[in-house]
Amino acid sequence: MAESMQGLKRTMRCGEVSEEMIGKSVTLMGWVAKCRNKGGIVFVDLRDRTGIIQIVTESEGADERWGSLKSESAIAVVGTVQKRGGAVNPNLKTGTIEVVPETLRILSTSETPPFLIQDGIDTREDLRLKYRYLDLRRPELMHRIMFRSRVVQMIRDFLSSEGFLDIETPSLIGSTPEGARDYLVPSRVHPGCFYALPQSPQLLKQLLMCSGFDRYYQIARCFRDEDLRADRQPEFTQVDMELSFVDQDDVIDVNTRLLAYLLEKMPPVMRELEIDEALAAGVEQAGREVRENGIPRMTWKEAMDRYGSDKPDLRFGMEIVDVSEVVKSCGFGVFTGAIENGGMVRGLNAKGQGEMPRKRIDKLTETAKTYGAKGLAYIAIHGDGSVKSSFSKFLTEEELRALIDAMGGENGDLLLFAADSFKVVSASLCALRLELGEEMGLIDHNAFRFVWIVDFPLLEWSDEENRFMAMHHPFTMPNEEDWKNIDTDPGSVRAQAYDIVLNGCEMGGGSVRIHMDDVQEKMLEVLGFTPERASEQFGFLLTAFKYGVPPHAGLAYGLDRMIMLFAGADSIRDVIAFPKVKDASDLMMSAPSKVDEKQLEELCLAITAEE
RNA sequence: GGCCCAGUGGCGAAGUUGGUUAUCGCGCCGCCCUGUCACGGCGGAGAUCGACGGUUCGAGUCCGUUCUGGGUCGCCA
Repeated sequence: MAESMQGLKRTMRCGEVSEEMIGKSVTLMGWVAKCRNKGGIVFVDLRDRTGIIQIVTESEGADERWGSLKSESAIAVVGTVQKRGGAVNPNLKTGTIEVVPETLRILSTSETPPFLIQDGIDTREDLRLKYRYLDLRRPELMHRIMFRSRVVQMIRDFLSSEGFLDIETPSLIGSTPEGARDYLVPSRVHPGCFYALPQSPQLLKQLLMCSGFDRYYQIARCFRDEDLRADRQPEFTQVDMELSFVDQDDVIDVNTRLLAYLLEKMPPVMRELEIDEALAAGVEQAGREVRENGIPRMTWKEAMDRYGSDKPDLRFGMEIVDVSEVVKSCGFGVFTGAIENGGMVRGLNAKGQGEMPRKRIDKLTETAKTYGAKGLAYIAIHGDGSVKSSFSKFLTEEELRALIDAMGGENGDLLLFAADSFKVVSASLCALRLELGEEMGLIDHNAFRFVWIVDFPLLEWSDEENRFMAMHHPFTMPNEEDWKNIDTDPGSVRAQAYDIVLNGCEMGGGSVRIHMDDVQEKMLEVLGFTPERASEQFGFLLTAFKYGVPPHAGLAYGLDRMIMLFAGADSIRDVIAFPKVKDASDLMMSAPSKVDEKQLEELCLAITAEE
């Protein structure tokens, strides 16, 4: 039977009760985490977001209901803080004290929850998502959401102190088919017309620069109607910023200082919220490093060559080695064929893996095939120097030796080779490197290795569209030296675009924007926009740019990913209060859902196909 | 859209070459217990083994289809 609070005022939270309050009266409210009824004495663990405090009732005349409280009921307690009579609990912040209650109010009883509300449970994720509000009661998850809140506050504090203005941009905007699929919202007042939800506030923040706000930021919700991943949700949050009268170095500088600030402020909060101590120490260490040495920069080309990825994981070595020169005239057709077709041969040296069983190598081959490789060539160098290889019979003794030398191969090493186009070789070796790095225990999971990736290509060829596409977006400023080649060799032109990468994860990215109308015009032409289509889609921006546009540049972080990485979570679902599942539905609200015929009529919509 | 993994009382798991009452831990219910905090003791309830179909004398186990969730490739300017 539920009771009202009857005027009771909570005096503090459970975890805030301390030894200084011994002898004082407190009013606490929270949830029954556990009830230990010993017969003549009853212990109740009362939980709220700050932690647990023990309530003890031992006197004969105490409220009988203490002995039979249902777990997860919400209760209010008025009582006196006392030093524990019995053993203290060193695992509890409040382990030396307890509360002797005078008054109990059962504010709301709880049915038995569908799973235990405690850390470390291994309950199926779909069940936890259906009852997300209960899952969020688990300290581990609750602390991650609280951590997120605290980090957002730090970001606001820093950016505000640097003169950034927090400006909101609309969620109902016009659709721009370029890029990801838009979520569309039908307009009632304009039958047949649709708003789109923003994929990012990109164009709007550029207009804010035109207005003269100078430094803008926003914690912005963004929407993309694409398939989900562990690090991708259909709606996600960006820390979005834009600055005027700056160049790439200015953006990198202020963001390096932002990261240094976060790395310094986060560890105490992580400890307060009981996020893994080793991670907190790792963040502390990374903070010292960033403050002393900044964040290294690597060009896109270098990252692709050394790690096969534009988001390299620098927590371990095992770099890719190009052996195309060494094998270009050997007898192995797979190698020479790839090179003749404009491709390359590159390899990895898995140190000490020379005795890897064939079955494991086959599994690595499967991994490579997922990324388009047709196979995987290997040389296993046994401890005694003997060699087992999938292709040695095509090579002379000298050629084999030269190849092993080029790879730095020693006794006990396993050399793996991919021969294909740059794209396929890079993707497969990158995947193999990560798989091996994990398996061989080369990755320090408490390390935080940042890197700025710069000099991205401006354009990327799309076979599907049969034209060049903007790698970042159509407003990205080209590298000034390269721009002269835009007609002769568009693929070689670099962009003033940059990503901030942490531990192999793209945490954010941005670019200097084009503020010169002739460059913008040319850019749109190269991308295949007719002047009509350009003006239809971005006309408002191009017009705005006629009225004195400041040189500007910006960056956006994926906030969910950032929090995931620092909180040591495996998925951004673990740092989002109400995430969606793989098919973009919400298991708790059962969204998306069908709507009334009447609603459709009002919007002049008809459903022509179902399922 | 493709590939891979998982689904057994409320929760988590075990279940051998197919064999008869499906096992264990947690939770839940009842009784007992004055210092517990992974409380303890005794007793109890609770399962059409994700669903459908097939093979078989017999299916949790084998086969097919399907549903649900996860990972990943494509996709994500």
